[in-house]
Amino acid sequence: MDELITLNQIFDKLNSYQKEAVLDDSPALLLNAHVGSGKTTVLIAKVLHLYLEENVDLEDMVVLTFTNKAANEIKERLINADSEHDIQDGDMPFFGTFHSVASRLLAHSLPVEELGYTKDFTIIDPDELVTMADRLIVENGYHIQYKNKLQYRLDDIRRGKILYGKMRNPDDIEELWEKIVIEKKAQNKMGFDDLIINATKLLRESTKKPKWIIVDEFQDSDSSQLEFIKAMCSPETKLFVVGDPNQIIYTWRGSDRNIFKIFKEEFYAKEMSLPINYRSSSTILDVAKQFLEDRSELEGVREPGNRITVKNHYNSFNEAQHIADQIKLLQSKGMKYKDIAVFYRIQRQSKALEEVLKREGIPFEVSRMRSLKDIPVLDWFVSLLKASVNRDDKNNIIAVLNSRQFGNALTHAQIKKLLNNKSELKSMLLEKMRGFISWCDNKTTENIHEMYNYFELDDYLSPTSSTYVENESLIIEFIESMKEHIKKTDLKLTKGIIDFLNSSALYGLNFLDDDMDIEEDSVKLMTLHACKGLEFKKVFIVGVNPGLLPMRANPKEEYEEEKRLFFVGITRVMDDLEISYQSHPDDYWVSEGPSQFIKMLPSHLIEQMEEVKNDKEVDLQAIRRKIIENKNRVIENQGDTIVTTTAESQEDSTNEKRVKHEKYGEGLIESEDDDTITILFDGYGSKTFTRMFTTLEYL
DNA sequence: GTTGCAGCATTTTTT
DNA sequence: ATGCTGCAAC
Repeated sequence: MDELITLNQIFDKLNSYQKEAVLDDSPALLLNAHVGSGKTTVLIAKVLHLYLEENVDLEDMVVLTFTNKAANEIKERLINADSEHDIQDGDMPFFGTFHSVASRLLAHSLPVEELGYTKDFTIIDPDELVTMADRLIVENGYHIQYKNKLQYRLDDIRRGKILYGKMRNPDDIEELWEKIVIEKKAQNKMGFDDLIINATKLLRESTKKPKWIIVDEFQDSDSSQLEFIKAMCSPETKLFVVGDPNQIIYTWRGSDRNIFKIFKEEFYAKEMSLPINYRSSSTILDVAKQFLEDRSELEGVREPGNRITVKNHYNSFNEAQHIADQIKLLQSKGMKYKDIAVFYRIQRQSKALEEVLKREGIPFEVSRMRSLKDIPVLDWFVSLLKASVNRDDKNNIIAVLNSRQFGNALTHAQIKKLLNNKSELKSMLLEKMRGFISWCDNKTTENIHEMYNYFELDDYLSPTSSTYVENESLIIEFIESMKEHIKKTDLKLTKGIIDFLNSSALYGLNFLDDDMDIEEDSVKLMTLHACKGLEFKKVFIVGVNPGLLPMRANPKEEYEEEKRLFFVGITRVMDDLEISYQSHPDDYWVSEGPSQFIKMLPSHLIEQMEEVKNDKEVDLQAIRRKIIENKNRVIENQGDTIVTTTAESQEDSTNEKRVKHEKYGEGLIESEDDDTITILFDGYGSKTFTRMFTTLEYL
């Protein structure tokens, strides 16, 4: 049996806990997968075991994840693991995120008509929902408070919270929400949550049930996702649910902290665990355990390894500079950039790191979310397409015509007249949108790119503008990936476009990544939330200051989540961890000095505890202010050439080329500009510093 | 409508 | 520290 070899190979590598989980046949199994315990491997082995040994069709399995990344990894590993059997992407129709599986069921098999939709429904993303809300507020004259937080407030109201923050008086948010619900249905649109909720309603009545439901990262589930799972179950359906309660870090966006308990009770689930961590040195695990509620279960198999390092820096720039120096050192010793990561609590903290790493010539990649809003031309073009394939899509018609940059810059009132045919004004764009579906009828996927001329896009992208070339190529690229998608799905043109638009709402802008030149070997910068599921040899966790990490957390619940977040960060580390805090944090609400978390680190596991000599340190904040003042002055007196000088470079350095650095000793200035200075140190080599944050003595 | 003042939040993010 | 919001006063 040739095809079984791969399964056997995988199976042989499993430990006894993992094997037991793969072979278990209980109606419902809750697998407590501790960090680094080979959770995904078990999940893959489970699917292969069911498919190859138990003869369960892949189409009878539903495999649910929370992110597209996780879903893709699972599918890819299955495709690769069983080359003999030739598993194809198309063989796994119900492997995907909760939302994509729900969306697929709604678009293809469930009777959405019963809920007042058609199969051509489109997905409304949160940005568009806010735009819709804004319009409804104006049209109905609603009084809405905290309007800039509308998105959060709409999320809140969906979960039944009406007042925001310390708001004293209620406003019209409830009426607004009711109008939104009606409007969404009128426009044949579903929000992300509607996908799950509507699918759940219809699945309860459906007779087609899967044989197995497998859920990854179950700890991130909320109650509506649990209902979705429940609705898919027949009495014969078996459940295999994997997750780690120690990695619950998303309760603030609705995941249920007691989901494991609820699951166990509702499904009478058997509980098993994967306790053995293969990833981290035992020192790292011992450190991590300090932040665990139940420390007993996590077992390591690795040697003690190096102790961890704790460092104090003056501020975020000094911290970044130090990390850059360390990275260079590690790299010179043979470590790859991609084995190194820097974690922080909030997005904003990446700034100092980005600036310094860029200056030091270290390749890095920041993981940051992107949305269509960041690429105005695609934002507009997607609106144009959405409005063209959905006749009821008032939102996007307005967005297209209203746009100053690309559309006709029409006011809402003008658009209203136009839509009611009460206007002498004519909009070519509107005509084109209205005629698009019939235009598609005579076209095939092959000539989809003709839509560029159909819409006469050149007129709207203003060929004289500086961004024309870029915008044009973005649209052509977009149309190209749309073409690929439609070819793959084998749908009719209009249907295919709808399917593509819906999947890009769910998949984000992934298709653009292919064309981005991302440096393979680069240092990764990310928030602690984004690091879940990854691993690195060397990790820096920065800004471990009171108020920042842990973040000011009032209820005990939130403090516990901060602990779990720190735990997640530490457990990404394979070998070396360096934690640092600042004496002069960037934000006023962050306190100086080490946070509670640093005090929780067992001292025998810490390599060194370096204190910064604050008395001798220059007040860098003051220098920074001075530089900004100077810069402003330069802008004010643009006629004059004023050379901005910093406290460090006040000496006339044109003649004096030798300097002395506190740490590196004496050296010769190689080059310098407004922001940086490069010095060749005697016996140390050349180093580049940020002027602002370097104290140099001119000799 | 505009202005001034007191009170407040400040974060993480996938689909 | 800073900017935003709601609210009262004009």
